[in-house]
Amino acid sequence: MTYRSRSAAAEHRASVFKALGEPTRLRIVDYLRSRTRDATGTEIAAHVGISLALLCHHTDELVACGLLTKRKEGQTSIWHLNGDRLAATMGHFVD
Amino acid sequence: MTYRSRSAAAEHRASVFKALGEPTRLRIVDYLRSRTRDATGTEIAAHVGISLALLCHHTDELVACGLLTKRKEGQTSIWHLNGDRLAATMGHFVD
DNA sequence: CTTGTTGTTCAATACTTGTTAAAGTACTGA
DNA sequence: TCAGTACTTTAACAAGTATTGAACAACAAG
Repeated sequence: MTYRSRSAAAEHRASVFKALGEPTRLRIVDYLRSRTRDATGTEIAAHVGISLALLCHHTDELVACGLLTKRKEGQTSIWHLNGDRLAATMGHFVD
Repeated sequence: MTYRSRSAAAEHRASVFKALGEPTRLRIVDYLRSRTRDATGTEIAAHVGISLALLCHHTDELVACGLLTKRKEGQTSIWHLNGDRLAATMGHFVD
């Protein structure tokens, strides 16, 4: 992914941090990282201890900043953690 | 720094991300990282393009989560970026 | 003593966001 | 077709937060 300007890239980095700045969303990402395979909505909601409605809300934000991707298999949604995007944003500070 | 529980550590990580999730604060941290030396309030405010009042507000939050420390020399305040804290929080995701 | 610099605090406002409950969609199996 | 599962969306509300401007404190220089 490329950006038109340096500030647009900074805005995007900020959006990733903002998404991770919410404890519930951080737990979602941590849970996805602790697994090897992708997870369904009910799995995540159960492990994080929130309703599906709230999960939708939070995953929307994680998808919006590119940290998660979603695919559908029948009626179940499956979330995948974009580890590269995560590492790239963190790596900016590690040198 | 040690934590009483795993969730307290997660809360703290989230607070660092939350602080960086605001574009203005991310620019403050980026600016501090781009320099070798610490910076005064007026220097940061000028480079980031905000008022001193707003700078105080944002630096308070960056100090609260341990990303910045402040010292006084006469009437000028000098901010120092805690690179270790930053790298430690990011490193959690880099493995 | 007055003026200017540097930072801090306060109050007010406008905006954003986390959470809940309820209603809606879509697919599955009996 | 009916009930159940698995999300999705919407509306609504409380709480939090970014920003501004004004007032204030502390110090230095003229």
